Amino acid sequence: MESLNESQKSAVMYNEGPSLVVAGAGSGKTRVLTYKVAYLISLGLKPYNILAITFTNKAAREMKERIASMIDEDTARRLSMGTFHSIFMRILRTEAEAAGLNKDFTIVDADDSKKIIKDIVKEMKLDDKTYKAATVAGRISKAKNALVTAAEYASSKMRNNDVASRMPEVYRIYEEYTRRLKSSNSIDFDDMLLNTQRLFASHPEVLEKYQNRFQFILVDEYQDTNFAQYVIIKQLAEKHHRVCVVGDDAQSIYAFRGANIENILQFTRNYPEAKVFKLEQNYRSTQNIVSAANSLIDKNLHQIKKTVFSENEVGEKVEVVETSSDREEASMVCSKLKMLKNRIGGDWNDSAVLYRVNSQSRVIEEAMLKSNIPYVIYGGHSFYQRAEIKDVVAYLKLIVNEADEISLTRVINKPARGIGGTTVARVAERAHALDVPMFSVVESPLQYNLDVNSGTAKKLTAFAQMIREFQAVRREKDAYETADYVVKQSGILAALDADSKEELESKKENVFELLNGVKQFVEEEREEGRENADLLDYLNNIALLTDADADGTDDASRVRLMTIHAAKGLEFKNVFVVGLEEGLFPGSAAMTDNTELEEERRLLYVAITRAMRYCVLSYAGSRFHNGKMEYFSKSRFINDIDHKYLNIKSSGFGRSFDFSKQDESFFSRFRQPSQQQSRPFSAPRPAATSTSTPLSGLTRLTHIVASNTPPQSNVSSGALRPGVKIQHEKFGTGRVAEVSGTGTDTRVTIDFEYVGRKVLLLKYAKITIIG
DNA sequence: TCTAGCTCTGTTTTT
DNA sequence: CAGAGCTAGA
Repeated sequence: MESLNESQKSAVMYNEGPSLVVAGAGSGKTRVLTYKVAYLISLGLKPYNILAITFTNKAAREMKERIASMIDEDTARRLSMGTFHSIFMRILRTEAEAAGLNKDFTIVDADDSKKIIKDIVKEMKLDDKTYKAATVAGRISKAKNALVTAAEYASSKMRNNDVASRMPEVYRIYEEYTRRLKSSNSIDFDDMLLNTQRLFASHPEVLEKYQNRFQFILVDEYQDTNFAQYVIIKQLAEKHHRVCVVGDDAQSIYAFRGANIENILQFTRNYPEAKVFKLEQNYRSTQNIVSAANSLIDKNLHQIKKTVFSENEVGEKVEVVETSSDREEASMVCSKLKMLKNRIGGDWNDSAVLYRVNSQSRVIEEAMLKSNIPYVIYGGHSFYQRAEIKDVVAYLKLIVNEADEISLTRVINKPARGIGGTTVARVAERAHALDVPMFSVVESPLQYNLDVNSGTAKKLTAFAQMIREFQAVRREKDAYETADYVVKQSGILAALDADSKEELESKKENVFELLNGVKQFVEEEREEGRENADLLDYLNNIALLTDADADGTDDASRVRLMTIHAAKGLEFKNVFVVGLEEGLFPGSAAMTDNTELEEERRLLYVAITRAMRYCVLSYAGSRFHNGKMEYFSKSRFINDIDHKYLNIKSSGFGRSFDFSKQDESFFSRFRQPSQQQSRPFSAPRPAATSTSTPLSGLTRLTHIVASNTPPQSNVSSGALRPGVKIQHEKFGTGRVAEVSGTGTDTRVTIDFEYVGRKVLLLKYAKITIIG
C-alpha cells in the first residue's frame, strides 16, 4: 500500500458497499484495480468469489500476471477475470439448458451476421440500398444491447425510429435473423449479453447461484458499458451490493456500439449509498500535455467535474503541424520519428501514430517503408477474418455443431467439389420447408425429395460422410489432431498446394499458423490441468479474440500504428495524432450532432493523454480518399485547446513543406539522407516489416495514380534515354529501360529498385532525373 | 459451375 | 483506391 497515494489507497481499501472510482487519464487506474483484488484476497476473500471485468482479454491477462507476481499463480488463475463477453459466454455454456440453448452452440462473427442479414433482405425482396446489411446489423445490435428482443422490437421505440428513417421492416429482418440463428444453434456477440440477462431474469435459482459466487464485482472501463451490461451487473450485485466500478467519463468513446455514458454519470443515483473516489493525479504525462488535454475536454458540457493534474516536469508544448497533403504529413511524422530516435536514443516502440480511421494507415505505412522505419499496424483485418482461416474454422464449427448453416454453406463447396449455388439454394429451400437442418438434407437428399440429379446427390452424401468422419475423429482425438486431420482430408491443403503462387503460399502459411494456434491452445489447456481440450473450447476461445489480444509483437522495436480506439488504455512516450481535419476528425456526421461531437472530442482527449512526454497533432490540407483528392480545413478541436500549451508550426497551404527549412535548429542534425542520393541497385529491400498485416504496401503500389492529378512531370522526353537514373515520388529510384510513343502518349519503361518494372505515361509520371 | 474482368460505390470507431 | 456484385464465356 505504501506505493499508493492517498486517494488510491482509500479507493483500494473501501469495500463495504458500492463504489465508483473516477480515474482520470494516467492516474494509476489499473494499479488500483490490481491492488484492490490483491487486498480483497488478503482479507480472506477467495479468488473464486471475485469477478473482475476488463475491457479486453489482454487487459485481463496482464492483470492476472500482475496478481500472480504479487500473490501467487494459483490464486491468480482462480479469479474470474475477463471481458463481459468471455465471462458470460462461459456462463451460457454452463447453463445452456436453462438459457434455452443447445450446449454445442457456435458463435457467428460480425461478418457472418452481416451475410445472414444480406441474405434475408434479398429473400424478403427488400431494397438492399435502404436496408444495408451494416445499417440493419447495427440496429439489431443496438436493440440487443438495449435488451430489446425480436418479439419486443415491433412495439418498441426503436421501431418508430425505423419508420422515421424509412426502414420500417427492420423488425421483420430482426425476427428472421433470430429464427435463423436459433435454427443454426448459434448466437452472435450481442446475444452473449442479451441471453445472460434473460437467463438471470427467468431463472432466479441460476441468478442466485452466481450472486453467491461473485461476492465482489469489479468493472473496469465502466464508461464504456452499455445498458445490457449495466443491468446484468445490477442483477448480480443485487444481493450483496459489493460492486466497484472504475472509469473515466472523459474517455467514453464507444457510444457507437451502444455504450452509455449515463451508466457512469448516473452511478450514484443507481446506487445511492455508493462512495465516490476521484483519482486526479496523472503520473503519465508532462504538465503541458495534461493541461492541453484538460483545456480541450473542458469544452464538453456533459461530464463529471474533476481536476486532473500532473507533478511531472512541464515538458515540451504539444506541437501542432500543418501540412499540405496526407503524404507530406506522413513524411513529416517519419522525419520526426527519426529525429526523436537519433536525439533521444530511445526505441522505435516508444512512439505511436494514432489516427481516426483505419484507412489512414496506408499513407503512413508507405512513408515508413520509404524511410526504413520499422512499424506494426494494429487492427485492420485480423488473422481470423482471412478467408482461408474462416474456411478451416467453418469446418471445425460444422463438426461440433452440424446445425450451423452458415458454416455449412461456407464449406460445402470448398474446395470446389461440384456443389454450386443452385444446389445449395435447393437444399436450403427443402430444409426450411420441412423444418429440418440443412445438414440432414445434404446427408439424405433422396429421403427429403431433393430435386437434384443423381450425380449431385452423390456429391452431397459424400460431403456429409466426410463431415461424419471428421466427427468420429473428434471423438477420439484432441482438438489439434482433429484440426490437422480436417485440414489434410478436406482438400483445403491440397487446393492450396495445387500451384505455388505467392498468394497461395501465404495462405498455406496462415493455415499452418492456425494449426499451430490450436496446438498451443491444447498444450496450454493441459498445463492448466484440462486434459481433453476439445474443439468446442478452442472455437469459443478464438471467437472472442481480437487484434488487441494478439501477443508477441509487444516487445518488438517498432513504431505502433493504430486507431485511437485501439490505443485506449495504452501509453507511449511519443504520440503523433494525424488527420485533425474537419470532416475526418471530427467526422462529418459528428459536425452537426452535438452528442457525437462531444464523443469525438473525448476521442481526441484519449489520444493526447496517451502521450507521456511528446505529442504532435497534425493536419493536412488535402488527402487522398476514395480514389480522389479531397480538401480539408483544420479541425475545430485544435482551437478548443488553450494555445498557451501549443507550439504551432504552420507552413501555409500550397507551399511544399520543407522540414529542414522549417525549423533548422531542430532538424539540422537529423536530416534524412537525401532522396536524391542514389543507392546501389543491389540494395536490399527496406527492412521494415509488419507482423499483423503483410506488406500489402509494395503490392498495392502497382498502379499509377493519374485520376484527378494534373500533369506532373517536368521531365521532357528528350532527356529520357535508357540507362538514365530517375527518382519517382512513390516508387523511389529506378533506371529507364525504354521510351516509346510520342507527345502526350509518351511511355517510359522503368526498372525500379524496389518495386520492379513499370510502364508509366510520361505526362503523369512524377519523376525527376537524378543521373 | 467457375472465373476473369467489368462497373459501381463510398461514415467511422469494435467486444 | 478497394471491395462488392454482376456478366460473359469457357
